[in-house]
Amino acid sequence: MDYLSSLNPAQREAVLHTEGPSMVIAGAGSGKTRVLTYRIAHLIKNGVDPFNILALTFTNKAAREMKERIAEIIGASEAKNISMGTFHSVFARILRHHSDKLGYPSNFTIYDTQDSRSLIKAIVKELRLDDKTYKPNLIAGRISSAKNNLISAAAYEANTDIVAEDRMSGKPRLFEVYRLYEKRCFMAGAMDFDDLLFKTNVLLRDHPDVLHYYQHKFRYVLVDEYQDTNYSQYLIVKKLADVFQNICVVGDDAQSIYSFRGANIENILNFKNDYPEHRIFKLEQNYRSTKTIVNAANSVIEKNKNQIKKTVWTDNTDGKKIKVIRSLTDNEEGKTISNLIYEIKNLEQAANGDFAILYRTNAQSRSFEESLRKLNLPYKIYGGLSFYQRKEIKDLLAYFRLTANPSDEEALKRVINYPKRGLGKTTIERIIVVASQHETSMWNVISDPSKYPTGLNGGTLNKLNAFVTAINSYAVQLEKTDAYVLAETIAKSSGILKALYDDKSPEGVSRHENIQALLSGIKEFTEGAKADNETAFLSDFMVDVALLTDADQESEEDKDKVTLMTIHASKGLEFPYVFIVGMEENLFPSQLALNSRSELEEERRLFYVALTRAEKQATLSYATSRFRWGNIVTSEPSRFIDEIDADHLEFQGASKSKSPGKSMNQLNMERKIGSKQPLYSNRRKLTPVSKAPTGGKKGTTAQDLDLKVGYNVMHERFGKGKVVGLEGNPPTKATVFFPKAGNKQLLLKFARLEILD
DNA sequence: AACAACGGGCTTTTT
DNA sequence: GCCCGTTGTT
Repeated sequence: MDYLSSLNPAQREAVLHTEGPSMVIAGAGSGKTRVLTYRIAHLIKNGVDPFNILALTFTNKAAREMKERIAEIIGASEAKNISMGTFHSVFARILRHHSDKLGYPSNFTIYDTQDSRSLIKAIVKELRLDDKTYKPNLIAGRISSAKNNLISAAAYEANTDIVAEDRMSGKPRLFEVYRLYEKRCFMAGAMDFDDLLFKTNVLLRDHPDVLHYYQHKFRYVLVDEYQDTNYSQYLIVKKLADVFQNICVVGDDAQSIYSFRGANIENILNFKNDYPEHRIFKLEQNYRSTKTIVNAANSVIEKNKNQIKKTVWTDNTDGKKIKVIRSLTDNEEGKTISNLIYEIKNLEQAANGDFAILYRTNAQSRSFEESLRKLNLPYKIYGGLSFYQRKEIKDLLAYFRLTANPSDEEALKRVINYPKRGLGKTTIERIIVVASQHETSMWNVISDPSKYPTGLNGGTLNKLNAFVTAINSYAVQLEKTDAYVLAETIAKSSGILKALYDDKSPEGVSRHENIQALLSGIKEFTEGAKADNETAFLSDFMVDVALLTDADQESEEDKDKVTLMTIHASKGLEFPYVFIVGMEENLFPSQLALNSRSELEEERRLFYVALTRAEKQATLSYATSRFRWGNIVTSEPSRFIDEIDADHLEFQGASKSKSPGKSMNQLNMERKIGSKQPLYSNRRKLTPVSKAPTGGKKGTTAQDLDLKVGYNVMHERFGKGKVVGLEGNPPTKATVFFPKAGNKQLLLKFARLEILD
């Protein structure tokens, strides 16, 4: 029982108390993941069948990491049988299983945010509403929060308060948009993200046999990040755990930072009312940070009224004081912080990966990118467009979706004229009108033009027919051809690959490469199944592709780089040196959060999260003026700086008193502002899958390398390998043997190989 | 139907 | 300042 001895008393209790409801309040850095994994391992070691365990996490990454750690303790074959994943992925699978009960096809499409928004936009247009009043984003938010509170379109319409509220805000017909949106999704055989939870609730509510089955299947329910669950998730968990009441929720109310998307902090605050028989375990010892950081964070969070009392403490050393750095401009802030990183790196022999720059908004990354680049410090940026949201990827996926589910209207609209095949706006609008007149799908209209006369001319009908025939030809292969072969067929025969190949602009090259990357991802997936003597079909790949995110493909190459990310994205991570930048009023706390106490408290929790990411040293930084929306805006230091007990702080940077030095600086500043800054507007478009340009590492990209057979090289995904063959002169293609992945053919232009010897 | 010019908008983000 | 979507032009 060696895993128990590595736990402190509070952790051990939380692991050992397996029966009945329990809540683990886990302070930042207190070993929460460790408790969760050991708890699950402990259950299984004590005879609980992994099939009877349900463990729900906030992200795919968290689920994967936990699964790996459990596998290390109890073995992979057992760990495999635990139902573990995000709410969305676990219940999407369950829904596919019972989709017929809800009138959905089992291969229903999952609409992502873009799909929902585009559908809402179309509906607003169709109802002839003004899209300045009925802003798709706003409507989507309204519908989403309705669904998260289990309010269907019918219930929405019948709710006089809600309808009155919409009328007051000048949107009396919002309920119609919701009604039509619900109907269209259903007709398209599509569920949006919120539906995955909403329909699970419906399934469990209306089908007692199903409820009974899962209540008995999931005898043990564990929920991570409970403070970030919404009502819909809360209710699913409550229903499932109702019979055995072996529910364990883990969270930290102080780290609840997602209320803007429906997370309900009350869920954790009310746990004790829901389960009177509960036990509470508080993990209060922090193993991550210095005393300075822990105490500073405590002094901040205690300003919040709404919280569960706890005392986070640590045995670690005092550590350095928290530096507060003042700069005159955002550019200067970038330089100062980058220089500081450079300095610490040399002084402490730290690795690039030991540093993180955290900010409130993605737009702040620019000045840091620029200055890090000048110092040749490699960095990686999280955020921005994820791989699966890129246009070219979504286009190809839309073909896959349409192949699996021709009712999927968003997919159809996306690719009916991409690549260009002469089916323009007029044609598409005509099809939409006819489809809506006959209460049928666009697909039905174009597959059976004799039944649904569109009045389109013969040439157009021929083109439509060719399109329908192509999709049908893919569809018949769905269950015959493996995922990779079919995917490649579609990519080629749809013309997507060629269209991108013909586009020789840097963006086009990058898109082509992204498509190749998606295809090799599918290849990996297919071969993974082959290794288990199974055939993977495209629909298997599509099952949760909509639920995948970028964090799933962290590459080897990215490990030793300075990290730039929003504070939100940093939740759950830790770094020796953390720089929290843009500590200014109206930026952090955000201007939009100043209206209510609860919003301000959420900002404060966000600051708490940021501070507690740091292990050795935290640094705060603010600028007295910065570019915002094209203007120079002057700013005040954030109130959060004042909320830290002063004895933990150490001020640095341009002094506040007037001095000749300052005016010099201001002159410099004005010159900087006046001169044209290098523009990185193309950066996101240009950079392929790996997110940011490599910094100054002497390793160059493979295309200008003098590669020879026999060289040892490093690949960002496959790791170390040896060159066994080269093609072209100078070489354009290499065959490389990777111990981890076998022989791979790589295009040097894209592969970003690094020579090791 | 393709491309340039214009204007509005704009936290955070996973699923 | 920059992105995105819409409008206007040929």
